[in-house]
Amino acid sequence: MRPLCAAADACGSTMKYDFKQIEQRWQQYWEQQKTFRARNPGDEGFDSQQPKFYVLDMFPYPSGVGLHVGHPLGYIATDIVARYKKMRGYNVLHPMGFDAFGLPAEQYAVETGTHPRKTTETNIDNMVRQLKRLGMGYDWDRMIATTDPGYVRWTQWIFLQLYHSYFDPLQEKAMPITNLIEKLEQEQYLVGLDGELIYGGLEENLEALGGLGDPTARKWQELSPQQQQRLLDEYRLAYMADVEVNWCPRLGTVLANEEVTNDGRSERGNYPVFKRPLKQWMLRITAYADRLIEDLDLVDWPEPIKLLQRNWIGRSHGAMVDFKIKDGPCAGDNIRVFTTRPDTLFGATYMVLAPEHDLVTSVLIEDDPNLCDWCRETNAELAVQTIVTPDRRKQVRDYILRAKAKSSIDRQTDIKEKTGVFTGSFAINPVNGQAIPIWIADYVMTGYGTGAIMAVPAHDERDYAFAKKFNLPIVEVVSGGDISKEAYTGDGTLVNSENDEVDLNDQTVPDAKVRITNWLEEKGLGKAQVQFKLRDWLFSRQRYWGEPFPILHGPPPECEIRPVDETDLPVELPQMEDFKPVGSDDPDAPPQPPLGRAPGSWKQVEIDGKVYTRELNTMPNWAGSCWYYLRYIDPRNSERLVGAEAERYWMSGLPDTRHPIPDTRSNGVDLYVGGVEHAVLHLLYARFWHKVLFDLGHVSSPEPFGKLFSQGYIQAYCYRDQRGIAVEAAEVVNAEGKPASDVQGQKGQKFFFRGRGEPVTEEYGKMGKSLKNAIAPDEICEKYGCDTLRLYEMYMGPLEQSKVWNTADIVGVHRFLNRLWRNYINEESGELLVSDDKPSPELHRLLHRTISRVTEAMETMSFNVAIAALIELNNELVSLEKLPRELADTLPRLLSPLAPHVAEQLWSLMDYPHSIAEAHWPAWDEAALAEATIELPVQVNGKLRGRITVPADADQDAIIEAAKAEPNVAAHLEGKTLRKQIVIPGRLVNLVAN
RNA sequence: GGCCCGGUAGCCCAAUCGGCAGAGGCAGAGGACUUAAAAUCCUCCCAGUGUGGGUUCGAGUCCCACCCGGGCUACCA
Repeated sequence: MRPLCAAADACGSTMKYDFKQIEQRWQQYWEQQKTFRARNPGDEGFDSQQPKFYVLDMFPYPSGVGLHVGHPLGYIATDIVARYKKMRGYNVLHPMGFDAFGLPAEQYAVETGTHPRKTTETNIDNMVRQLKRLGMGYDWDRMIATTDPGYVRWTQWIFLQLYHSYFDPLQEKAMPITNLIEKLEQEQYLVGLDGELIYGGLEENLEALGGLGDPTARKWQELSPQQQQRLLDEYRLAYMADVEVNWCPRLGTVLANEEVTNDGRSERGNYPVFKRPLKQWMLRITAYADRLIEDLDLVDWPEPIKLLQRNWIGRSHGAMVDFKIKDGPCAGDNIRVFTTRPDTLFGATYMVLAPEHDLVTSVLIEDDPNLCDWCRETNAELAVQTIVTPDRRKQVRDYILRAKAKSSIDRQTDIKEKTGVFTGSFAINPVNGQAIPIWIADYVMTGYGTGAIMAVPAHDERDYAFAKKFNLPIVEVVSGGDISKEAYTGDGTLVNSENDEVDLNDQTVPDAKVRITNWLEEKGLGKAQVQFKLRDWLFSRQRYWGEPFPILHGPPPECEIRPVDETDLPVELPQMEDFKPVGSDDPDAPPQPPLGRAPGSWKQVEIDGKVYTRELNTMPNWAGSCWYYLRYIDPRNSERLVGAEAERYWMSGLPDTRHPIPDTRSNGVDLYVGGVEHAVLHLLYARFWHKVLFDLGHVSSPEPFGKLFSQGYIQAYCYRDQRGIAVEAAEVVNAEGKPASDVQGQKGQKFFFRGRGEPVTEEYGKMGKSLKNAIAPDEICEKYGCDTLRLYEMYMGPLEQSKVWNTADIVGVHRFLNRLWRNYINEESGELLVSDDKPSPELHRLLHRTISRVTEAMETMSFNVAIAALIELNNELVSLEKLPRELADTLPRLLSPLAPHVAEQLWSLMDYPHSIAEAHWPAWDEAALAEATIELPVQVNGKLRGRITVPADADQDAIIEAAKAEPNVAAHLEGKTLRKQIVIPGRLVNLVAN
């Protein structure tokens, strides 16, 4: 295809920079030529010598309102990197697709009465159009949507892998559940009283677990079929369980902890959320807690993001300690607590149980008209004796019911004020035999540790506040603070901590921890323990627009769970007229998943004469985004979720299948760009799935995303009226009637809402619908072109920082492109202003310095710096009659990743037949950077006193001589003794004298 | 409350291993072109790096304390 020089005809007699025509033309060219197609191993034209580079954007959600200029920030950045890497000789994979299941599509569909599949398709089309208009060099042949049946099939397939696997505690990896059955049958593993595995074949492990000769250990064969089934379900990575869930009646669905805000409302919709027990699908992410922390060391991620993940997983080292109940019906039973401070055990002066603790809730078994079903059921099931003494029952019951009724909001505001109630019972502190009171308080949570704590008020702020309020004793066991004023949580030496067998006094905190933990283990009173904040992942939702579970439920009473055969995948959603969720204001209304109203032909499945019911919940939105980066590698494969060879090549850089998976770490995706809002949810879930797939041998790299880059937000000015309500930013003017966008951010401006003339105040925030300050990229493309938009977004500031959109600033980069154009083209005649002359030495040096600066900026993704360097070079060209060819064909290549359309146009005008995207990135000549003479600043005692000009290769002595000779320097040295001479080559000279 | 990130000219941002505080853009001022305006071009203007200490021959950069802005998290024993 010959590039056209017909631009002159199209826009009249002049050859102005016609960005509209140029951009349209090259976007068509890229699409037709498939310029950005990525080749897999085995594809025609695949070059095994090329290194691979996989650059990925976070999966966008195809929203109905389309993109605003904040969305493409990261996409522009990855496009620049992809184009740059391609020019550097990499085989680049840069795909795009859509995370299309989920609540907004469903809600939008409900509002408009259209089927979500229809709205989703429309939205995707619109977004693809917008992205293409920005000149994105995606390999569109690899586009996927999570809603495609061909994609859903493999999402369900992965779920089945999870269901059919368990986490082997000895090998610390996922393995097929059939392996577990084998080990149990061969009695390598026995089963303990609580269903825990006891490792039969390994003497030392048995001992460590206290399981040697354990009389309670049973063999697999001794279990009933039901017990065997239940045991296996206990170990599957996907399992069903009755759990306390976040139930949002208004949305009619349960939510993951991560989808609930701090103040106890739904992240989507901001509706109240309640705790209630429900039988739900769970994924055993907690089994991977350790590896999810440890393997953060394998990846190149921003440290703050790693920290967020570590905090979320929340690993803490401490000890489990058993306290014996002193008297009452439970006398002699243990209350087990987790503590990170076993060293302070001598200072434990009371205990606290969560209001939901088994030993407490049983008090509610007494017939009470106000009693909720849940409490009654729980107690009937557990039939536990309570530790609450008869005289305390009324208060305790009141307290528990009050705590239960409290919403999360109340619990939060109550942090300052501790509440609690005494049970009437006492426990024995195992180290000193003292009887300590057992309390109930909602500052102890049921979901963490054992739901019970030993309270050491002297050295824990929460316990201190509680003890002060309820007049409980405070005993100092670590010196260094002032216990009469506040809790002391710092380091120090132990005091008041000895019994007949163990003496911690005068030891440091870390030493005391080790010593007392060993003692507890010897006495069988406790053991070292690692505890995590991370909970298992609640994986079902009561929604229509999500992946159906590939699961069938057998008829009662067994209600066996039967996975759908792999060959029957995908399980597609049934066509339904009414897919609305059933929302309610009543927190106790039972969940009614929309699929419950699906036709019987879908719901019921008959196999071998048995009628099964399909699972009626659907998977959460996160499911599809957990593995999409793998599907891009091989998006149309109908045999596997991803072909093995392609997977090895793109995820580990190994083109040759004959080589085994190497020991050296693999990097997965080479660059993953997205917002920090996914730091814990998506990135943790995806890593978890990836590790399971890795353990089961389906992928070759232990981590999915080798390098992560978090982009900042684009903020925008917004305007509020006197009631504080945001008004359309586009309708705001200043005192002179100028649009706000021309003068925003300047001091002393007053703003008015155009319609009513009402004064409004200016502030700024995240761009979007709620602040009415969104700016559509189409608008900017129309007025300035997308090359300008791309440059502006990159030029605003460092990619990782948030910055404020300022429409008035766009002209800066637009002028740059216009000036560039005029440097190449005579606008009157259309003549190409390029000559075969050699550049002047100064220009030659500047060119090579620019190549060096831009290349380095590309490598560090400092695109703002790269653009500044290009502007600087371009400004130097304005005075030239014609551009020397060396320069003329280098500059467009440097610019092409950033502003690809104009670069292509200039490139083709210079008669290069192929796309500039296939050109080589320019190299710079180090020798060309050197200058013959350099100017050095000279300091005397650290203060600048003069400058000297010396040959670049001058030696130290010569430089010092020249420095001393400089008149002003000499004057400042007058009468002083030279103490020190510091010469930083090429930088400065500092003479120290007194 | 805890943790993280940031604070350089009127504004957005550069500044390599600690080495002359300024690359670039916006805004502003003056001028050229124009009947005029826009666009374009030329020239100019502007800070000592949030505050206070410390280390150093030398600190925007390293250390300590504090102030301001943004984000995350929130009784996790």
